[in-house]
Amino acid sequence: MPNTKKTDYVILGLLSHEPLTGYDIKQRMDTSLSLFWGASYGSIYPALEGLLRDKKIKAADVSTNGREKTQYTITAKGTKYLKQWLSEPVEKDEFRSETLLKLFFGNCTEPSDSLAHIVQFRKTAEETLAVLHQMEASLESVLKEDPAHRYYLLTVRCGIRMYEAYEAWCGEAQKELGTKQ
Amino acid sequence: MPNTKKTDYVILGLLSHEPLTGYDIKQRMDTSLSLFWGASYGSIYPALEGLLRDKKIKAADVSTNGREKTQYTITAKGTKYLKQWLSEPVEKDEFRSETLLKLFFGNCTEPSDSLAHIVQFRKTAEETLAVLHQMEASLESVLKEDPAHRYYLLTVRCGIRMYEAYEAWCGEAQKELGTKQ
DNA sequence: CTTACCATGTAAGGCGTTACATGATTCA
DNA sequence: TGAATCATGTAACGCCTTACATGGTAAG
Repeated sequence: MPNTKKTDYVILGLLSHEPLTGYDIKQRMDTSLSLFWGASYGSIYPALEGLLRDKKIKAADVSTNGREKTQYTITAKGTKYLKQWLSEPVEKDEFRSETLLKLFFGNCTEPSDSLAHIVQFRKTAEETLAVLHQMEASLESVLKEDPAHRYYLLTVRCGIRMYEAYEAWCGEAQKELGTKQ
Repeated sequence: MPNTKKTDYVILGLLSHEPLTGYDIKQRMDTSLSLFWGASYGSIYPALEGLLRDKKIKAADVSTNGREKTQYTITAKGTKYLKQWLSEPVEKDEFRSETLLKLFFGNCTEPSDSLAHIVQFRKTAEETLAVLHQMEASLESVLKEDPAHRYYLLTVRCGIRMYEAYEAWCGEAQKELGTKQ
């Protein structure tokens, strides 16, 4: 049974820390998890429904004023299911780079096209690094009182290593393509 | 028009270098491109059909003995289409890591689970790195006679930087989780 | 008063994998 | 003779994104 839906686990993982609404979950995806994961509303809400049906989470209406709002909490069954998954070996990590793909076919275009892709790649790498460094600093500062963010910090540091590597490679690649023609 | 199918471009890119069969294309995906791209037969053969219909490639029967074999060649129309894509800015690069995902939720399990994921990650990083170093060496040795592999080499070196970063991070992470309990 | 944000959801459609089905050849 | 590799394809199914639809609230 390869390739089982991971969205369920991500949601359970997030709920294991605190109760959240579907909207909150999406926020986490776009910030804390964005480095290595993502999901849209179109997959989050249906997943929540499924988890509810399976009794892995439970819902509570916490509407404020006229704004409807459903907050989800993980159940014992959900926790067990999550823990089981966490204890199993990783199936696969994916890296899919359109940048490297276009670069690979660099023989088919002007070198200036390839250089442009590298410049763009470098720019996003630098921007991402800036964000990650900020995250690292703020996580480090709250770590003593709240050791819950220890693992979060670990993933941020992985991102920093990665993007530093990208940046270094961009410099090397730009030199390579710039000089020799 | 976001998210247009990239498989077409990959196939055209590969064919721009030499005529290939569907089987050959799959081989390239699993070797030269595997670092940053992939595709299954179930997406390759249908894509070839579409490209043929659009006159972006042409087919030739090169069956040997009783073994049927169709070799595809890129047309002028296909070349133009590929070049256009190569000149456009990259839409997105994707990184989706189940390892980092499980690690992020490390608070929910035993630290030994998290350590096991890191050990596994490190092992694959080392193995990949060994392969990439071999590729780098062989590409460097043929580069003088055949400068066509210049861009291929560039992507291999990006992979080396990446996996070196992963490896370094694994060491750091193991120390972090190992000592502080 | 209008923009941005909070909040929930659905429908259509695309893209791709897995598994299956088939058969020839090469090599040990 | 059996295993690995060459070679082509299809069908079912799953998962996800995009776009759409709706409406309340806070801030400027």
